[in-house]
Amino acid sequence: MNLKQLAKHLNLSQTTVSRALNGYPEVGEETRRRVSEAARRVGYRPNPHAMRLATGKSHAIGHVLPSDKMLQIDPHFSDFIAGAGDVYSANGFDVMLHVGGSEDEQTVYRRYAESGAVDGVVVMGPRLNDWRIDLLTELELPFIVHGRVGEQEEGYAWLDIDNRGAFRQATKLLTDLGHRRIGLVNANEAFTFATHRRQGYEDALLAAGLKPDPAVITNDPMTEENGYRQTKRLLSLDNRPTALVYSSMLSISGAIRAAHELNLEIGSNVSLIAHDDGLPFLNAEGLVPALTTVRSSIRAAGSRVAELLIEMIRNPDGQQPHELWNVDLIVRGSTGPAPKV
Amino acid sequence: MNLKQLAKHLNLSQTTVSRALNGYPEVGEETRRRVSEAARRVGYRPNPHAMRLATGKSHAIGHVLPSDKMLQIDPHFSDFIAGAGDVYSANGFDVMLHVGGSEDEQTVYRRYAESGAVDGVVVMGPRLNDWRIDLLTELELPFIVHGRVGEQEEGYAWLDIDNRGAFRQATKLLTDLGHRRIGLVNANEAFTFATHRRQGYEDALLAAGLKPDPAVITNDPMTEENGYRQTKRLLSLDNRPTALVYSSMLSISGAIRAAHELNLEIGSNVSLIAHDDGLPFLNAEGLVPALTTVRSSIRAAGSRVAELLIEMIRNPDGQQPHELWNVDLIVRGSTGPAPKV
DNA sequence: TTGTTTTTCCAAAGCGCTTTGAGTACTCTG
DNA sequence: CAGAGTACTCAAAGCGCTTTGGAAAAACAA
Repeated sequence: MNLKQLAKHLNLSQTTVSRALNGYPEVGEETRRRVSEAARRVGYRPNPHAMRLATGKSHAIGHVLPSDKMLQIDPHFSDFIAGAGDVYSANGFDVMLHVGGSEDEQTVYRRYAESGAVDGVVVMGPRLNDWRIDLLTELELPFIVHGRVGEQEEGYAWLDIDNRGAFRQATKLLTDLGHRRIGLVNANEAFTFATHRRQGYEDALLAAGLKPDPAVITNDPMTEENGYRQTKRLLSLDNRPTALVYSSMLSISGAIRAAHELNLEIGSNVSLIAHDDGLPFLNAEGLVPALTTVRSSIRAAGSRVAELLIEMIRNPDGQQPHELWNVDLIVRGSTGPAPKV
Repeated sequence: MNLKQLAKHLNLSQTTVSRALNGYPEVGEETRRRVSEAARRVGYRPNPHAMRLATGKSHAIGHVLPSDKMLQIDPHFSDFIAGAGDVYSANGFDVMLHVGGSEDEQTVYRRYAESGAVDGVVVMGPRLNDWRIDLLTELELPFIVHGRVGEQEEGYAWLDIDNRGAFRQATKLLTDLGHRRIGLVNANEAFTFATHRRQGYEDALLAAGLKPDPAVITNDPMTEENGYRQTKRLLSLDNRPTALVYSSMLSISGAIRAAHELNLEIGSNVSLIAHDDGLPFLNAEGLVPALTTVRSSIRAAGSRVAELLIEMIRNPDGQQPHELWNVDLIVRGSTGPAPKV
């Protein structure tokens, strides 16, 4: 059943029916009721392709992930999209997902912009000087970044968590507990968030009169195995750290394994603290001892990013949103006073 | 730049240009070259909405995940879609993702079918008697199931791994090693794969003259924490198992933690074996001891599912594909002879 | 009554592509 | 040279919706 048929059925013109359905003011109350009633009864659904062609709006949001970067954002991605997807569908937006393939990432964005395949995109896992910002700006495709691009904070919309503050807090907790040698198991610093985290970590060290030592800072993809390996290596150093900070629940889960193997008791022999994105399959509280974390739900971030982007699309002349979220420090059992030497 | 302009630019009709670009035979070789050359030069890109409206084909595949089920397939989903996405984009298909929201799942499928928003869908995480199969069949929307629906194997397209065979092999390895009491940490049996796994496990037990005991079979979401909890519980039983089989790397990673805490050496005091979907952030080989697993890449499955579905869409009169994949048993260090009593 | 608004509705022109149904020119037979 | 193919190319009709520019009908004012 299409518009034309519905219109004929109602003895009205397509125009009127279309307007009635889309809430335009120039149609009578009575007529509008008749129309929407009939539409519902016959199960009329406007053809989205026709709508898109006519309006130029696609009612879709693009997410493009290069498949090689997938490994990095992998488990985080599905949680982020779970949050965002909820909002999208509540607002009648579709999600257009693009991953890997032969076509390179830049071409995808160009295609999206030129063809109007999507009304906006969200940029995930921003790098230090991410080319996507310039490209999307040039293409005039609305976008929002989950995270930030290096130091630059103006000129694009973003939502980020306060990684620097979070890691400052986390590290300060450790220095306050008397730890003097603290390691950082971080992600690759090509990602902005990793840089911010290192900065926060160093802020706290300096504030405590400690000098950051690159020897106890690592930068690897956030996997269980890397967490294990690096922890084992760091804790076997001559001048070994008494406390370690982790960028991910995945790596700290490897760390726990390493500590066990080295017969170190977590919370007394060695203190561990991690950033927790709130992934549902890896619960910081369920570990033993329960993990001290800095926590911020990546799913909630996904929802909010979606809201902001939709708002930007609806109101293109609005302000570019910039939102910085606080991160909660949750002290549990994996951190304790520095061991006496 | 659109077709009309391009046609004028070339002094040809839209028809000819369209045909030249789409490889129809009734256009001269010379003309075709001229056209595609010009198209490339001016960066012509057909408007997808117009194409979709005209042809009725959307060149998009739908994936719909209810957000409550997300927790279950969560980390597996992103790997599956990484595999599938590669194939989609290599073939010019877009991915339409739908997660959660107010609109219920059934309505989404109806909308997809009636509006032609997608050319086909893939059904993930099938349940025992999954209503989606009937609905999609009725809607005549091409679909393929990743997994199977209970015992039913005909009447729909599917790709599945041989879960039953895999768990039979895994369990047989343990019985061959002399284990007499073997536990199973499984997923919820509402999912077909979990049922198949239990069946394979029981096959092997029975073949070894052992009686399955529900007391050592668990069914929970596959998280680290559940793996830890159940392992700890099972290994504290009076008549405790000497070997355990896990449905997921996530749960076995909790199991390792539990074994450490109980001071049981893996591979000698207790044997552990897991199914490994090949998730990139949790590597069975990197654990200590390296884990014995039955392994099948969920990412590869994603790719193949995508290929099959695209083939079904291109050739609607073809056979419904049914593909059952063997699973490799990889014996490493986490399994060993049953301890002497 | 006549003129002016306001309300309600409509015909028709797109949006950018595909596809049908011809038409033109050119080559090949006999 | 007429008649029959063959190879190319085209104009125009959709696909199903939105939106522009009026027009008819109704309500109001003078």
